[in-house]
Amino acid sequence: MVTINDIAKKAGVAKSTVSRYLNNGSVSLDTRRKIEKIIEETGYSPNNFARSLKAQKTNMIGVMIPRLNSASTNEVLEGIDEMTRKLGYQLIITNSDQNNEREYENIQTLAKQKVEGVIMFARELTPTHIETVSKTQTPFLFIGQKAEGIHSIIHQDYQAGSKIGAYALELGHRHFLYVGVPETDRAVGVDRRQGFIDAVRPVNGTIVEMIETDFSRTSAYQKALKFLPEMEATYVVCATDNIAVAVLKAAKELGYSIPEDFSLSGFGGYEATAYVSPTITTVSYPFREMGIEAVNKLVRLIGKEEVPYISEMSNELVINQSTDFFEKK
Amino acid sequence: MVTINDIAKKAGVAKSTVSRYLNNGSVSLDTRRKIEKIIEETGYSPNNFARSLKAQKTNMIGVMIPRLNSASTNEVLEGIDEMTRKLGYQLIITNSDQNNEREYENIQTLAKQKVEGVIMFARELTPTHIETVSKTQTPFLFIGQKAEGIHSIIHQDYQAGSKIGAYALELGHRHFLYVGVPETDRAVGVDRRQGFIDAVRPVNGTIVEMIETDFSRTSAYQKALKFLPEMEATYVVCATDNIAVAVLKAAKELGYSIPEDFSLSGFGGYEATAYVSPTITTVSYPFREMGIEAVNKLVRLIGKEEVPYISEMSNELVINQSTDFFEKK
DNA sequence: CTATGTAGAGGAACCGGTTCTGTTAAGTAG
DNA sequence: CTACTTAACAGAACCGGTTCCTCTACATAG
Repeated sequence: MVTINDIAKKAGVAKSTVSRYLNNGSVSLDTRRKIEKIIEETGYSPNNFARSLKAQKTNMIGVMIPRLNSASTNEVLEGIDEMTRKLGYQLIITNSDQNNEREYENIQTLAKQKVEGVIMFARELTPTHIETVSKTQTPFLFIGQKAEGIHSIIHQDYQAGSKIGAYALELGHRHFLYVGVPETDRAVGVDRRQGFIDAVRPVNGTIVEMIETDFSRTSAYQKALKFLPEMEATYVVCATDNIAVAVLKAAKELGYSIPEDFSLSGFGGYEATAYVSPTITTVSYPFREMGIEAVNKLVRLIGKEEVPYISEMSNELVINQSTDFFEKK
Repeated sequence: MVTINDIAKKAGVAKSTVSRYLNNGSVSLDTRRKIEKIIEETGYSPNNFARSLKAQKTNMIGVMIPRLNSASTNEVLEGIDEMTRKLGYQLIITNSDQNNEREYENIQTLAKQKVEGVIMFARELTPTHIETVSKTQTPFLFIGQKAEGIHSIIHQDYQAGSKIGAYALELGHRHFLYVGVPETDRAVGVDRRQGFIDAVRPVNGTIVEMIETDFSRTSAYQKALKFLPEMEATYVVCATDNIAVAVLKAAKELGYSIPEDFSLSGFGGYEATAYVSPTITTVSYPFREMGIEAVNKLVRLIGKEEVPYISEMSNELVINQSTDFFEKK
């Protein structure tokens, strides 16, 4: 491998001069040209490790994601990718497979790699998470969940829940089934649901039944095959679009028509909701923008600027074909 | 930041001793314990850059992907992720947004980062690609396309096309519409289609019409809205599952029933084909396994082992609801 | 003409590790 | 008791850069 010493020798100058050429300047036109030519010939490119070692700066940003095959995660990632490239950062992505142990591990691995900051897609946050993060000196940003003393960007999940609730009431529905996810995920499992509940409860005679599943389509599908036949609700609120898509599949296979037999909605605004039929009513989240915002915030954090602890992303109700007025039969 | 020097000083030994403690051994039990204790207290962890600088080894593998929101890419990535973790490598993922310029750039960036090897999801391969890759000394592996002199793992696209062709003939279809993608993607745009054509052509009286679109669902959807009304084919072969899903959506909106009005199939075996209705017949590709295989191959390449230039992954016809016998009306 | 400032360049120190060389003390063989 | 090994460790060199310090030559001001 060709190093700065080789260049210096061939150019007949000190390596500090080559370094100056590469960085600040203050090199005469003559030497500048000589060095330029030799670098061209040899195809030299400085060793990043040596650089980082001296500069104590790596130009890397770490991203921790819980799984690779998630539509929402990928959209946020796109935003992150776009923004980090613009700012000249390299991305190191680590995947935890939704496994807490692995997340603790990854937090440390990234810190060891001396990334300048970490964006972590948070699912459930345990005290160990917080502790592990606090131990590292690395700037950290959570996406999707908030935690005391750590910066984060979250969705307005409570408001999203409210929007669905208000909309469903408007349609005349009073009997709901909420297909939720575990409460360990506060944002999705608790806030989103609570927003819905608080929206519909004030109305006399509303009933909200609940069922819990996980984030995978297959589980939701299996459960739906069981609960749908004995369901009395006229509106099924699914905690994510994936769950909604899975429930829809089960419903069709069981012979139900949607929205005639019951209404159905999700959360997220994934592309999939537009490619099934009926298309699914949902609340659209600004994932890509969230990624961009995340990088902006992290960079300011890295620069030791004062940044508000919590940023919230708004969202928007998207009415599709899967929801309709409740009509008394 | 605490360094090996700090540890050495506190333990009253030379830093070489600490280094030996961290690596080989040959440290007395006494000093071993002293060092251990101090490392524990200080939370010291060696600087990877300094290490890599000396060792000329980075333990990093670069991955280049064309886009983040691709189901197939993500499945392969999962395999890669699983395997690299097992082998103790760090993953650097770069995204090119399907832009050739960006791909050239990324090839060089990764080489500069001194990754030990690169796995590149290839779409179209230009001479510049090949040239840029050859210039780097880094072991390279292409996924999805083959190129002279560069190692690669590909799907048996021609065979996949044949399988669909044979199956469609069996069902009695003779008039086909092939919804393809540009030929710049040799594997998908040429081989896959050619496999299909070669399979159906020997039968007298078959007609294959062709239409071209790109890989996005929206484009395929727009095009389908136009070509479906004037189509005479009884079987629509889509070059990817995404295209198939989009055509299905358009078909439904136009009031067609599938497979009654025409049959429809894709390629890939994405999850989405199982969550629309009718479920879509497809050829299932072993994406995850491909990722695992890719890492295995790359690692052997890094180790300077002899490795065959091309590895092929097999695939499997999956018959779903979107295809049925041709019945003369 | 002398004093002062400045551009350009070389040399050395440094970043935080690993590894090679050399030294010492203790153990073992003869 | 002497000669030879060897375990344990210190010290220095090195990896490939950046940066600080110093020196020289030349230009400019007074």
